Amino acid sequence: MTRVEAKQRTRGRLIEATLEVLYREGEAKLTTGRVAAAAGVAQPTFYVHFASMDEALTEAAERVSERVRVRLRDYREGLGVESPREAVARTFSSSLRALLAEPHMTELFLRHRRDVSSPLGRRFRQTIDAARHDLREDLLRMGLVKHEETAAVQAELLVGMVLAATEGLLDGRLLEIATASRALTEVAEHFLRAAAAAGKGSEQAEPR
Amino acid sequence: MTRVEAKQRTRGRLIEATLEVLYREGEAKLTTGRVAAAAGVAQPTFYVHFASMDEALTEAAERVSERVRVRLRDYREGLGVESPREAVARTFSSSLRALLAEPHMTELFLRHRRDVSSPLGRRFRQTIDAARHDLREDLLRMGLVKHEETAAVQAELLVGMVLAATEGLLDGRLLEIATASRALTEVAEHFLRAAAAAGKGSEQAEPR
DNA sequence: TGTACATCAGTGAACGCGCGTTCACTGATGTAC
DNA sequence: TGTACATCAGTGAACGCGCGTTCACTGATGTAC
Repeated sequence: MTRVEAKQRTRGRLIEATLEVLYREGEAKLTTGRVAAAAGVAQPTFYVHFASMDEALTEAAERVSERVRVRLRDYREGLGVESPREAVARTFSSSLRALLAEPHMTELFLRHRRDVSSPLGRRFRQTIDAARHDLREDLLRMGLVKHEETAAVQAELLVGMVLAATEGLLDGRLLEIATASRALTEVAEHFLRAAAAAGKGSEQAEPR
Repeated sequence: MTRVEAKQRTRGRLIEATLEVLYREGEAKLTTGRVAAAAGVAQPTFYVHFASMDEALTEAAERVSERVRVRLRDYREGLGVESPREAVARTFSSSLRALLAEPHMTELFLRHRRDVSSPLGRRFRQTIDAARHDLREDLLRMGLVKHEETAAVQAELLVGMVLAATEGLLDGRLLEIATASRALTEVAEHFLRAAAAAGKGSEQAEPR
């Protein structure tokens, strides 16, 4: 192993250790000493790789955000009107399954998503903001939702519901991914149907 | 002012100061010194009232939870099937309005709701768990949702949506409480309608 | 009502601990020839 | 390939700072008579 490879390896272990300490002990106990110990190196070694805890957290946040983003990549595609119900449901359920496959990472993401005082929270917020924004634009672009505020609300609620379902499954209050996916699908379809009806009639969505 | 009254006053100011520092500077900067300064007393005075920061936080969490609970008290009542649509929508909108009337408190509640490492988060979680549980029981008791898992999912998603709408309004992504309330109402009605349909046919909700 | 004494919320000063940060050093890896 | 030297990731030791925590003290409030 070359010198640079070894250094990168240590750096990577420090980043993973940061997430591990954060998950196991919480923000209050996140110190360079604990992180270094968890990574199996001496405490000053932390400073060989990062100028500060914030710098390490920034990179850790980047890693987590990227993994979450990848795991939710297909989530929007399923929301097209033309998709059959089962396809949409499958998209939701595979997204949930993907998030639940890395429970610690997902837990960190959910826990810090509004924590503006840490680089973690600021990055996670960006990720969610982007997802919400894209979804909102999709709804408008598909031409089904004319009213901007309605599109914003639907995007807000759909993203919120996916996160809520994730929380429920993660905490063990919900047991079946399939039932959660079905409910999510129904709401998504309801929004689109309502919007379609409104498009023909009044501006405000008035389902049925 | 009697001695006990004066003491209670100082204690109260310390609790408010705790929330204020937490909101303005974040968990990392929450120290007894900063809290005391914000309350206008010397730092050791903190220990006259609390044995530790955790004790102060426990009481602060109690205050916030109680205020949030009161502000959401009517939220469940609006969800009965017999309620006309406008009444349900009004219930949602008055809940949202109530939460937005105290943005700092609401922000703290949302930010720490999953933060198990702090007494704040543990208490907030209890509050949300209770709300979700009650809603779930209501759905089952009203006899409209037969399937336990379906009731759990609907409660999970409804609570998640109310919090999501609150976030959207708080962050300025959503501008109209009325539009958000209407969307929430539609989803709630959709769930109930779907459940009613399922009650007559198969066990699984299959709307339309 | 007045006086002597008791209580106690709030304080300044002092202390120790855990942490971040610095630095000279080590020894393994890399390089020049 | 072998040797002499350069580089640099990782370290132990030391230091200072901010914080929590303790304590003797103060002076205002309360109480007994």
